[in-house]
Amino acid sequence: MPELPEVETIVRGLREQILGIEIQAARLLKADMLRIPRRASRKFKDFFVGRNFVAIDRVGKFLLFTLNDRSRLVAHLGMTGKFVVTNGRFPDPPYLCSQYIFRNGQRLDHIDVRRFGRLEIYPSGSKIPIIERLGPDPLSPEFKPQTLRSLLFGRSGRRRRRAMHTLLLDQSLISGVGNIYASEALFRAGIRPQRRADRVRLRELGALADSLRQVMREAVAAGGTTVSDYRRVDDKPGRFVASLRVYDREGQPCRDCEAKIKRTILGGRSAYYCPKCQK
DNA sequence: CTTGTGCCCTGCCAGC
DNA sequence: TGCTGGCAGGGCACAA
Repeated sequence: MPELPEVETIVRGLREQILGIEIQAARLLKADMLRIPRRASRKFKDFFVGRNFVAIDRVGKFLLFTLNDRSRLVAHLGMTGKFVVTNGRFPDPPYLCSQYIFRNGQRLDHIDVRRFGRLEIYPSGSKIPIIERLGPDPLSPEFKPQTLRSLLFGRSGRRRRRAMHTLLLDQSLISGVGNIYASEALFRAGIRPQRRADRVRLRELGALADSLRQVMREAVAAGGTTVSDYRRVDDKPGRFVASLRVYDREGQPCRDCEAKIKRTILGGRSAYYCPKCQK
């Protein structure tokens, strides 16, 4: 599942491969994945053909492609989405959702088995609601003590009662964190995933902020975490899986204390933790 | 405002 | 051995 480090790795790979190269053809194979705001309803290819990508950015877990006419393609990879660049001499892969062919012969395949992902196209200058709703991500300069405080206190100033793991997954508070890094950051901060926000001390937030930043930086450096589907643009797996302390390690010994790693369900999602290292 | 639930989708695998 | 029900989960619509 692509989270911040995986999406960042993909974005960096895409920049190297396709920036500034004219798009010769584009097609949408899974029409239900595209949501176009009413204002612009052209054929899919007409947004791309003859143009080129001038910028590719990451916002939270979203990819933001800017074309030279300043219109923008927003992509979310959901659980199983991939962007793969090849020399175009291979047949279409299964589960192809959209495809972009460049003048130099390169081909960008957008693949998504479960189709939890999403594409949106916005005209130049228009606001992108799904991105404006996002909180700052742990690697952005806007990520401040106040950001972490918003985990514990709602807009009304009332103390939240949800589990910390669930709060970390709330993209409107902090963006880019998914199941893997929520568990990993909480482990590093010594906080159990099921601990309610109203039972977290303010000074524990500092450790959590450091853990989030640290785990994200390390994972980006490793090219992300490949548990099942995620692949880099060059189809190689991410190496951070070797550094996971708790995620997907139920029953295995904690690397610090050798207690057995436990798994629990919070908000319908698996959370992993060490019962001895995390309080 | 806050929190919880179910839905989307398909590969995988435990259990029969 | 072969089938199958349930599980996995990011984001969102909707309900309470």
